[in-house]
Amino acid sequence: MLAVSPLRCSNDERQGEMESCPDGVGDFSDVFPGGNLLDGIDFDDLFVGIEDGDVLPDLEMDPELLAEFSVSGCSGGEESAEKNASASVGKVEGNDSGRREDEEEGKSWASGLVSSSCQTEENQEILSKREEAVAVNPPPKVADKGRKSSTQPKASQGKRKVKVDWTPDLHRRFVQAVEQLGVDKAVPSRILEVMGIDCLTRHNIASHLQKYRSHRKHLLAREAEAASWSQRRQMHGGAGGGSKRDHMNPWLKHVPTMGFPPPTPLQPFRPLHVWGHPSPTVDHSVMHMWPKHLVPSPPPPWAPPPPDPYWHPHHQRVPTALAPGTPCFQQPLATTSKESIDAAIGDILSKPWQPLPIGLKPPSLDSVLVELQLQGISKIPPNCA
DNA sequence: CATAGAATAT
DNA sequence: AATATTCTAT
Repeated sequence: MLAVSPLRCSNDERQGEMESCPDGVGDFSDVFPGGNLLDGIDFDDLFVGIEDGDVLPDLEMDPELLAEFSVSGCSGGEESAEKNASASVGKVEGNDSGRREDEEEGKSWASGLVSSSCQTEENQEILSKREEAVAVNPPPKVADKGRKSSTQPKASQGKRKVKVDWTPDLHRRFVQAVEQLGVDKAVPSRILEVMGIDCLTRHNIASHLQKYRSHRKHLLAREAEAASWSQRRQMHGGAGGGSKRDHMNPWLKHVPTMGFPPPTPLQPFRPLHVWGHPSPTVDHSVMHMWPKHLVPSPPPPWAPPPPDPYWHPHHQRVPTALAPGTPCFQQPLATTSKESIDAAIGDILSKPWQPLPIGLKPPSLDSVLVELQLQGISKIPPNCA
């Protein structure tokens, strides 16, 4: 069975770039040690080969796409130092199986990666190479699906799906686009346009957008909740009763009387976890969000809602989790070189945000401001193409 | 037929 | 959990 030698290649691989693991990414490496390659392999993949839809198992694109990828592939231009090895790493696996194949992606990616690595030497490289590069997938081309070499059909092929890896950076661009368009106008196609990343499809955007909105909703809800909480607290000296929802004063939510800017009041759209954005008016509203890693101490006893792990859990690679002394920690920001700064910013931006606990003051407002300013000179890369 | 968005699947 | 794919309404 899993014979398919070509397929099973090895696992390892990826290491090439990720080792640096500055901040974001290196994770996988450790996972492996555990050892069971088997786990990582999805047998299903091996068999598959046939795409339900189209029949024709032959290898769909390959060299071509890859090439394309590498070339224009989005990497384009930016490269902001974000973090070199950045995140994306090669998760893209593009492997065969026209459809099933992913089933346990979670697993396979994170721990396994094995499966993905197989066979696609190139793929990985490319993908991982440029983080920005969207890691994307087959651009809609695949024109020649019908033909291709018949040599070893199953082995490589497939690559139809290849998930897009929404790296923090990509995500930032996405958010920017959304902001730029305005929430209501931000529909997938427009966003796509604005982002200018050709390697993404409308569907990719749509999917991400869906999630984004969902997240936003959550956040707002949380905020509202927090608001009512603080309010209650004010009212009856903190005797809040511990109700999760404000079922007691539903109307309260309509009258946010907290010490903070109301959650969603005026502006239709509020940038969430990404700063920047220019809208002078908005800056303040977002002021109470701080990067997790900047938040000094754990939330006060009364702080109601716990940090919302919702959004970027995936890239969440929080360095703090690293073992002490780990070499891959990126130094804060002592340097002045633009690159380092960029990197630092990127780092910050890519981290999950957490609502500022109500009475708490940010650790170093100054630093934050500085960052904000720097943001101003944001280097929004042209786009990959 | 194409798009957007929600629902569902992987 | 994160994306993709499918379904539905427009």
